[in-house]
Amino acid sequence: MARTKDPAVRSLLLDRAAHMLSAREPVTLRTLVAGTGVSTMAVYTYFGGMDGLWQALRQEGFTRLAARLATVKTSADPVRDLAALGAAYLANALENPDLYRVMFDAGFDLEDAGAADATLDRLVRAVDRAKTDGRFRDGVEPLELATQSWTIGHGLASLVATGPLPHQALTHGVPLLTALFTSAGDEPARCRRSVERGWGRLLPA
Amino acid sequence: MARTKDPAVRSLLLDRAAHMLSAREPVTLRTLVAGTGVSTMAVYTYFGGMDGLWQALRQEGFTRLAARLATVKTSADPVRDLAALGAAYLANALENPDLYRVMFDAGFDLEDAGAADATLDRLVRAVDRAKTDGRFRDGVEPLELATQSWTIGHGLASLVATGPLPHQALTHGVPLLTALFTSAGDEPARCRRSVERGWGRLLPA
DNA sequence: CATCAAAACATAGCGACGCTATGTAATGTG
DNA sequence: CACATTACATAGCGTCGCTATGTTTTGATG
Repeated sequence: MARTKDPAVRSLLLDRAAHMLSAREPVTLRTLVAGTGVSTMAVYTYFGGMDGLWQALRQEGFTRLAARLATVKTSADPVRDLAALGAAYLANALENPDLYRVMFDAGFDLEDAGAADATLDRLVRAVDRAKTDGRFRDGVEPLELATQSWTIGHGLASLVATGPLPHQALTHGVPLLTALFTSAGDEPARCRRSVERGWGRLLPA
Repeated sequence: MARTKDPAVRSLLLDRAAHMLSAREPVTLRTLVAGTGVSTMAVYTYFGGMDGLWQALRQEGFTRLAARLATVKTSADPVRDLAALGAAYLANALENPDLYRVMFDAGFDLEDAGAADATLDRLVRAVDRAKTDGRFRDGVEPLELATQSWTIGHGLASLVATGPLPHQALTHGVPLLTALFTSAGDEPARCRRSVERGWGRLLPA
């Protein structure tokens, strides 16, 4: 008994906001709607305000991250896969540094918290496979090791993408992950090879 | 042949900004000078604008961090000291989460870049001592290992202080640092004890 | 010590910000 | 078809950072 929202408008604003963010143009209420034909009120009908837009943008960031991680193919070497997931995580953060920063800006009131969990879940399952393959000890808690891998990935992404470390510092990912996975029980030399293979061409940077 | 700046005004504004940040009050040009007796122009005289104020605030953050790290006493166990420095780093970030976020917000155009280097230097020297004590292999590059320790500390601080991980996640620091230092050559069991001792009462959180 | 240029300082106002109040047009429902 | 309800457009409010303008203070100079 009323008018319905047009989903196209919502995604239009979201895409445009993401694009402006990548182009390093300031995303304001007025600049966002400028040239789109819609008025400033659209932001309030679809997002409830600018805060809601940023929240939706964080969500979009996690969705893109999940999509990026989904492209990482599962191989016979779960340790390689773990490193590959880390490399994909970093590549995504470095290709969209502004969006990545927004994702971790503040307030994790995501509409769909599952989107954030999904990314961590990929890591958890890889750790689980490494355990069943005998690469990691039985005592290893998959969620804990996954969180620790995430900590390394996020630390590196944060310091390189928007921080003081140069792109070259991405190479630290290999020894860091190797150290972590070795401490989980993997044989050092083999672990190093797996991580290097998974890290792939993120090394030359 | 002109009037001189009063350093007291500068530090007054800086302290007030840091306090407002800790109190989670919005730091704006007008709210900053409100009640101080000085006018909005003071921000331009001493900082050249709000951007300059944020820059000076980042500097202040690094200065406070350096002061905090300076309180960590050097012991006979360099690995313990490394963990203690990491714990101090995290404690500082968690006590001033907003200031910490500002520090890594964007643009590392610090007036005195040495302030940021000083914090890393403490780590480098600790790694060096661990090498001469035979805890770490000769091949270990102090700056690299220090940077990797920093990556872990920053990742943990960022994810806990303003991110999705609960305070309890700080306990991940122990296995992460232990794994890293073990990979540098330290004997695992001894390394773990040293790290736990250095991490101190950051464990209960 | 008087002078004066230069810099600090106070005030007012500009453009842009996010947001809201108000009026209008469109549309799904009975 | 009629109407209630919602999307949508416009205008305006308070606040933001910043700057233009005028005043006051002050330190070097003759």
